[in-house]
Amino acid sequence: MRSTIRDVARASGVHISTVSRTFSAPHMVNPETRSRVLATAASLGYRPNRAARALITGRTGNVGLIVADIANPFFPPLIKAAESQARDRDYSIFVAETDEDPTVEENLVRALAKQVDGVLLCSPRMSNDLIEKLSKEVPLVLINRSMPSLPCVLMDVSLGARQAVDHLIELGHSRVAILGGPRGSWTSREIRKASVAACRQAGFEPIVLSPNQPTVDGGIAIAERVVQESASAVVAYNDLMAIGVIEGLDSLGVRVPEDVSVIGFDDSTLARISRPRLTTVSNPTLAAGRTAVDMLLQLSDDRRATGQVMLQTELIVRASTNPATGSHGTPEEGR
Amino acid sequence: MRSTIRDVARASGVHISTVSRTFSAPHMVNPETRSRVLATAASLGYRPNRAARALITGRTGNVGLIVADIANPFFPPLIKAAESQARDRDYSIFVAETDEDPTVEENLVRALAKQVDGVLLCSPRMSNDLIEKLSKEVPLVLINRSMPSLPCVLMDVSLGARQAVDHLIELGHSRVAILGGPRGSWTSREIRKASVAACRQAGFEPIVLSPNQPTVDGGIAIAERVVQESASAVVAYNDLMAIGVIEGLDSLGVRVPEDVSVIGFDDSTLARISRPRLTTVSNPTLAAGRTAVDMLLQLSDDRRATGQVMLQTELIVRASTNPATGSHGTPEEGR
DNA sequence: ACGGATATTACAAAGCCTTGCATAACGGAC
DNA sequence: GTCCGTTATGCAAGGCTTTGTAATATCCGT
Repeated sequence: MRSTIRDVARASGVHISTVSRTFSAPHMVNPETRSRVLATAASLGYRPNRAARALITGRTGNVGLIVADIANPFFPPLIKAAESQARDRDYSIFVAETDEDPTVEENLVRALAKQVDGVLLCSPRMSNDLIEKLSKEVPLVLINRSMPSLPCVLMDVSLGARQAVDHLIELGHSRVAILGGPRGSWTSREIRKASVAACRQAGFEPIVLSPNQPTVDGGIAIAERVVQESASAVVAYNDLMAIGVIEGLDSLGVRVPEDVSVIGFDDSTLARISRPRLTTVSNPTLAAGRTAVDMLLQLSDDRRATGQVMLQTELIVRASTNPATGSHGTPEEGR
Repeated sequence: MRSTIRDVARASGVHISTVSRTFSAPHMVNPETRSRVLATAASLGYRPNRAARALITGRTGNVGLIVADIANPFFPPLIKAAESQARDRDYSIFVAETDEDPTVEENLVRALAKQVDGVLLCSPRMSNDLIEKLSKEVPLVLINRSMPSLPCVLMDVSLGARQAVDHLIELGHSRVAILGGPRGSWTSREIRKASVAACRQAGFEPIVLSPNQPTVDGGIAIAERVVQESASAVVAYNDLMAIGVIEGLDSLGVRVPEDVSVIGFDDSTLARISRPRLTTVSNPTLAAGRTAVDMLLQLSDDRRATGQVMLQTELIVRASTNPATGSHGTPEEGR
């Protein structure tokens, strides 16, 4: 039914190797022959069988992309960017998700290993050792996770966190809660470290609440603690949590931004449509997706680890942050 | 480096075909031999090479999933469901997106055709003829699109639209705007037809505004027309548009739900966190994703088209709909 | 003890393509 | 006119697995 290289060869009166070369090494075949072959190939609707090609070249033309949760609005733009970049390079992308479960992560890498030329590991929660081990089985590029031995695409959330905290300090806040993300998240740790450092530098100790589920529900759940600690400002691991906190505070009678200021991370669609509009740290997810694909493709050629790429973040000030009011904002309050 | 069936055969002292059968037809091999082979296979870290398997069986173990826009919150849950269902069946999913461009759609199907056992076409914008033609090249299952000759998974948006309109009528609205989605969308047409019918049945003619870009911006853009037509209620093609309309109305000084009621479609995360909470028609996206995968897998075995599946929708009443006020709501008003 | 059914394993072909090497054709240099 | 270097094409092996068929062993009834 589907035509093979053999059919094309017969129909155009050349040997199959010539047909093969017409596609994989065009410069080695006479222009005249080439166009004849191309013509008959087109008329027969011939397309090289990737499985057969993969079998012999050892390259599949596919890359895997593993994310924690497709429904988390942080990921779709990244997936989108990666997919389109890959397609431009004539690669396809397998997308899989882990539901934030490190065990699933490991299994997925192994399952994918055989049918891809490499795997993009996005915000992995696995241990360094395990990642190291898996990187022996299949080329790996990390996104949002730093390991010296592997190529990584990082977003400078430390910078973002510092900007966020500085913004709050400028507004007069000094009772700041830092809401961490899931256990094992590099991003979460970076945000925490940078935020804490920024707070201390300003002369006060932040309230660190971690780990949390990086979802709206996770945010709702932690709202009570935020009130208990009488924080006047919150830096949340991501927009979902930020929105959850606003939600939770609201149902406790605390208003944002009047009573408490909230900052998220990611600048997802949600941040732009939530009420109040969310002040948030914008992440270069599109660039990250593209860069990661390119690094992976290069790695799968070279097999020598390339370096790290650090992409810039940016604080977007919207309506969820206000100057500190008298009733909160001083370290002594509410103790 | 990576071990093959040959290594396992040698190490366990059997012929390669026995190893092969241990994996693909376990009942044909002596339990004792089987466990021995399994053990050595495990110790060598052997995993069957899918490319080689594909080459001979003609099945890749992959399915394609083509959606309009990954970043549209309608799709991620569907992708998620499809991916997990596929993985349960030991299949992997290629995800690709068209950016709402029918031409890209066609190219993607063709590009995917050779490396998948079938393609899930989600809300395609192509013409029936083209879909028909492509279905000759690769097994196709349609989601949100009805064609008699192909297996389809449909969501009963007609029912949802009717419920939405009835809800508005109960609230006393009779100046209802129907905001269509993109050109070529089956869903959009169904919603429009059912809504219009429901309105007429109630004795008034709705205001149909179509087509629109199915995004927040699309909703913002159409808000002015809604005001011009002095509609007291809006049924939008999806949640994004609904939120955009609310946005747009807000900046025109029209409040939702006090002045105008708005209903969306999809019950996406957005609907649950937007202010006001969005009244919306919930779509069975998860079930659709799962069902579609199963139908496709069956189709790729059978090659005979299976029928259509219609999944139920449900109106979720939240806070974006109010009883009609005196100043709007009667057909004569505002003319 | 023998024919025949059953169960288990080995053999070998086939699936489609890439690629190193051999061959052929051709032009130019000497 | 011979030899060499180019260029274009053919040849055949090889990649890893599945699967129809053949071979062997086992066991049953008689």
